[in-house]
Amino acid sequence: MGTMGDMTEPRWLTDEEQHVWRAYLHATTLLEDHLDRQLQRDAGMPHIYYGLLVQLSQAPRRRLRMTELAKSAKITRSRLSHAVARLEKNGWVRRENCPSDKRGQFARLTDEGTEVLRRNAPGHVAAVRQALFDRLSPEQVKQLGTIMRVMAEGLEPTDADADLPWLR
Amino acid sequence: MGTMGDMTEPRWLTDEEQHVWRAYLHATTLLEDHLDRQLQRDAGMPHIYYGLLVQLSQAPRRRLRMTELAKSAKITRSRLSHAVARLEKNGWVRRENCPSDKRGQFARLTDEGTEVLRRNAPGHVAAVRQALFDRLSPEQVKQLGTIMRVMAEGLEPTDADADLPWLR
DNA sequence: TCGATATAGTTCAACTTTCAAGGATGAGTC
DNA sequence: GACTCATCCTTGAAAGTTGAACTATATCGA
Repeated sequence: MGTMGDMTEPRWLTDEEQHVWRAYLHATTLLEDHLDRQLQRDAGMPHIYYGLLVQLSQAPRRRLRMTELAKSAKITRSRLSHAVARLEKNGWVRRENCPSDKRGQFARLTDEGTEVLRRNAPGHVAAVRQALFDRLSPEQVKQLGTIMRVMAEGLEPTDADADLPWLR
Repeated sequence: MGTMGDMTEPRWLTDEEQHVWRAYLHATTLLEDHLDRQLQRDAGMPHIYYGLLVQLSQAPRRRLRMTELAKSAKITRSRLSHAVARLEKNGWVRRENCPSDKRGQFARLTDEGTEVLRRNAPGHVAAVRQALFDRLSPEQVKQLGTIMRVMAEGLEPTDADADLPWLR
C-alpha cells in the first residue's frame, strides 16, 4: 500500500526527462487532434469510432461481442454502449442477439459501414503516413515500436487489477 | 485541394508499420487513461486540468491570459472557458481583468491551487516515472524525444492554418 | 434445486467537450 | 469620428464520457 504517503523526497524529472515528457504530450495530442479532425470532416466520426469500425471489419463475420470490442478498443463497456448506439443510428453497425448467451450482444458492421470504411481508409492512412511514417527513418520506426511496447507492458492491466473493479 | 480525390492506389501501411501504429495507439491510450485515473483519484481532476494548473504555476505571477493558456495547453478557448469555470468553483483558479485590454482575462493560480499542486506533484511524477522513464534506457529516452519532436514538427499549426478558423 | 456470486450489457446523472453564435473591445482606414 | 474587420472570451445546446446503479442471465457449489 506504499505507493504514496511516504515522506521521502520524490525523484523529480531531470531536465532532459522534462523536455521529453513535454515533447511527448505535445506530439501525441497534436496527432490525436489531427486525426480526429480529419476523420470528423471526411467520415463524420471521431477517431475512436472509426477504430471501432476497423475492429469489426477485421473480425470473423464482421461482428464482435460488446465486451470483446470494448477490450480491443480499450474503452469501458458503458462508453461502448453509447458509441454503438450512435453508430447504429448512422446505420453503420447493427446489434444482434447472441444465441448462446442471452445476456450477450454482437455488434455487426453493416454493408453501409463497410462502405464508409472503404471510402475513408485511404485518407486515414495518408494522414497517419504523413504525420508519422513518412517523417521517421526506418530506424526510428523500429525504435518507436520498441518503446511503445515497453510502455504498454508497464501499463497492461494485470491479473491483480482484475480484483479492483474500480479500475474498470 | 488535392489531398483526396485522386484515384491512385494509396500506399497502405507495411506489416511493420501497422504493428508500430497499433503499439502506439495502445500505449498512448493506456498511459493517458492511467494518468487520468491517478489524478482523478488523488487530485480530483483529470490530467488536462492538472496541466492547466502546472502551466499557471510556472508563469510569471502565476497567471496567464486565457488565450496564452489555451495555446500552451493546446485546447480551444471555449474548452478553456468551461475548464477555468470549473477550476474556479474548486477555488484553485481565479479570473482577473486585464487592465491593458478590456477584452482580456487572466487566469491566476490561487494559493489553494498552488497547494493542491504541491500535494499532488510527487504522486504524478511517480506515475510518469513508473510508466515511462523508469522503464526506458537513457538511449531510448533520447530516441523518444527525437521522434516526438519530429512528429510535432509535421503537425505544428502553420501560418496557413491561421486562415482556417475551423481548425480552431 | 437452491442460493450466492459473477458476468453482459444498459441506463441514469453528473461532468466534459465541441460547435456555432454572440457581445465586447481593439486596430486600421478613410 | 465612423466604418470595417480582427481578436478576446463567453455562452448555450448538443454530443460524448464517466462511474455507479441496475436488469437479466449464467455459473458454481452445496
